Amino acid sequence: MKDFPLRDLNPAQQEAVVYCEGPLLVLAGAGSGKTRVITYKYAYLTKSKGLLPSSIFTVTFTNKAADEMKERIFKMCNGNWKNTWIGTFHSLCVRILRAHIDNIGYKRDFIIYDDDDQAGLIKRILKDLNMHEALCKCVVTKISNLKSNLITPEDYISNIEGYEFEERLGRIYMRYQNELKRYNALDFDDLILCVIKLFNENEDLLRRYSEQFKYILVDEFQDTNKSQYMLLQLLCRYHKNICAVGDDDQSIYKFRGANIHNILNFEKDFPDTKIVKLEQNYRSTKHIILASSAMISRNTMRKPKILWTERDWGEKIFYCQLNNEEEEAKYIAKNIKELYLKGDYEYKDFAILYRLVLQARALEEALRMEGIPYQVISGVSFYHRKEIKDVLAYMRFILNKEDNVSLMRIINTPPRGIGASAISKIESEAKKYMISTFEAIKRIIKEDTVSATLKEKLVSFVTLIDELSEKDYKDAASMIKDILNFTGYLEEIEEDRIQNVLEFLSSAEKMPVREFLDKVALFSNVDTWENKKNYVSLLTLHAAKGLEFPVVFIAGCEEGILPYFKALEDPFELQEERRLFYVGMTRAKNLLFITSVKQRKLYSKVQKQETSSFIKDIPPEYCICIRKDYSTFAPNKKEPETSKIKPPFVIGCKVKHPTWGVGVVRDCYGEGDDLKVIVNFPGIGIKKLAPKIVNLERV
DNA sequence: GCACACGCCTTTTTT
DNA sequence: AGGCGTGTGC
Ligand SMILES: Nc1ncnc2c1ncn2[C@@H]1O[C@H](COP(=O)(O)OP(=O)(O)OP(=O)(O)O)[C@@H](O)[C@H]1O
Repeated sequence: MKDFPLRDLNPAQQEAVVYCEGPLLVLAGAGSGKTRVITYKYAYLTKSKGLLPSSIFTVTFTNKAADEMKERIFKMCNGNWKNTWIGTFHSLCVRILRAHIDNIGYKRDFIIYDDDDQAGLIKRILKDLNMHEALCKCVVTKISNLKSNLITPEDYISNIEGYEFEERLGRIYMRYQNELKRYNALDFDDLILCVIKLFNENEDLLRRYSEQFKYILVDEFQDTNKSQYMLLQLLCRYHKNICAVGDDDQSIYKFRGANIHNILNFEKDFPDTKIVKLEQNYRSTKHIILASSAMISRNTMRKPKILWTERDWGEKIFYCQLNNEEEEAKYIAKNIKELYLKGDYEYKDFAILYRLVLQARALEEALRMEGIPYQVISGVSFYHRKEIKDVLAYMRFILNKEDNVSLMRIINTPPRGIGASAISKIESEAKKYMISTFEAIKRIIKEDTVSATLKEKLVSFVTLIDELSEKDYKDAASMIKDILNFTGYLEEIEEDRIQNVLEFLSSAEKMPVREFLDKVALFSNVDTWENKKNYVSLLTLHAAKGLEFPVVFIAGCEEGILPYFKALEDPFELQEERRLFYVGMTRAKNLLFITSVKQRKLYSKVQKQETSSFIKDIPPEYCICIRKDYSTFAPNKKEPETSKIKPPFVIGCKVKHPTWGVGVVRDCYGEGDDLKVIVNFPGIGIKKLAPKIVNLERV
């Protein structure tokens, strides 16, 4: 224990790290160092308790968080271990299933269906049952909720009371599971459920893994669902060495099945749980902590918490109401620019948070106008783009001819004249003979039951697939290359999509095909976050969980947006919206800006907006109202763009100063004698200079 | 009859 | 940005 850096932790954290005699729950507010406890505990277990890295099962919320944790731990322990078990529930489960899923009747090369694929399959089933495809979304959520609550189709069907919709849902659910199995595919929920099933049906395997995993660590425990909790309980059947950390005030994924009772009932399910509370916040200023704590305390059904800090008061929270979303975006962009030019912050220190993905548009536009580099982290993630999913569907179908969802995606992509009527012919053939869709195509060709032109098209499709299937690909990239060459896909799509596909291709280099597919399936938005690059981050409040930024903007704090209008009636959902706002506020280290607008264009209507009721719950002494009016800036031209007329000093160019030497120009403004240039001199800092007074040489 | 291109509509949050 | 429905052209 001698070289273990316990001094980086406060006494409560130390207690949580060294306590290893049974279940431990760290229940604490935002920024109190919960994640740090997990990281240090891992290091402590290996260094001081002699546990192998492979014997600590560590669950994080995102892959990104897992990577960062690994990096920290490796640094602390001077290790670079191969065999660690640090990851999300889903990726850890995939790893177990790849080794043993044959025990429960799947093949080990199963594929993972993401929500698109899931929706694709549900749509097909709905169509087949003559039901409206618009029900798809609703059905997908319902089924996912049933699954994350460990309710099988059989359970569900035997418990329904005969309402028509329930009865149909039961049939769809049953059918859905059967089809998945036939395709050798698992959806996200199955990944967890199958491990539970595996352990329940194979006591010896459970025993083996419980012996291997001597300790279980869980971060962001408040957002686990019932099945994930069940899995943890199974892994703890033979020992109670589990440490879960979380904050009930930050539970924001109920819509995805997260169950806040997991954290509230932990003590009951694990008798003799030790509870550690962390009360010192290391992240934020006093103003931010007091304001957010007061705001969240308006929720009922929560465990009260104390949070304090040694940091000073800092600035008050800035609140500003603008006229519309464009002005809001402009206000945010201007503030970022101003703070950046003052030199205290880099672009990567800023985050703009919002409730709805569609809010990002106006923000992006304003940042572009100001020439501020940014990255959008929420929204359609890279691997979900149509052009990427199309190529992925080829890859998966080549590996697995049972995968009807992927087949449906590629059968006429790029367009090859196999349209809706041809497809329905194929489908009915498949149904009639109980064969896979691809078999059905082959049968149609053999039996010669369609027109010559269609037959020809089908033959060339089958040939294409057969050719692609023959090769032994050395990595995912070479497979993608073949797909692109053989199908001519790139010729059919626009330039920016081509760029995406090429980027996709290069990300596949030297990756084994199946490993690549797994990685892609489990990839999330936040995983694309480049926290080392100097970009302003734009992300949803959900995606911001667990992150921190020196300067945070929360945009669109209006009734109907935050809280979202669909949550207004249900008090539980309303409380979740408040937690979402709490998560947003507590991401800020130094400065917090909150904005709302008077009217907003939403869903192609202009609406009058009221300020969010949550803002009224921030005590006025912690907050100042900024009055800004951007409406005088005509939207058509001038004013902010004077920066265009500034000959010699362009942002990014290098200049030489008589005393400070060479520096990089960060910005300049003003004209003629008033011209000011902002320069960053390495090692010296940022200076505002007037070329009229001091001689600045371009180099 | 069938496929495809264009334009209109809608968008909570996501592993 | 993507899905869906409609009109056009083969
Ligand atoms: N004992 C400590 N001394 C100094 N800094 C600390 C200490 N503990 C945590 N920190 C810092 O405080 C910040 C918040 O820590 P961490 O992310 O672990 O908190 P958390 O409780 O997981 O937060 P949240 O629940 O809001 O995601 C981090 O920047 C971390 O480095």
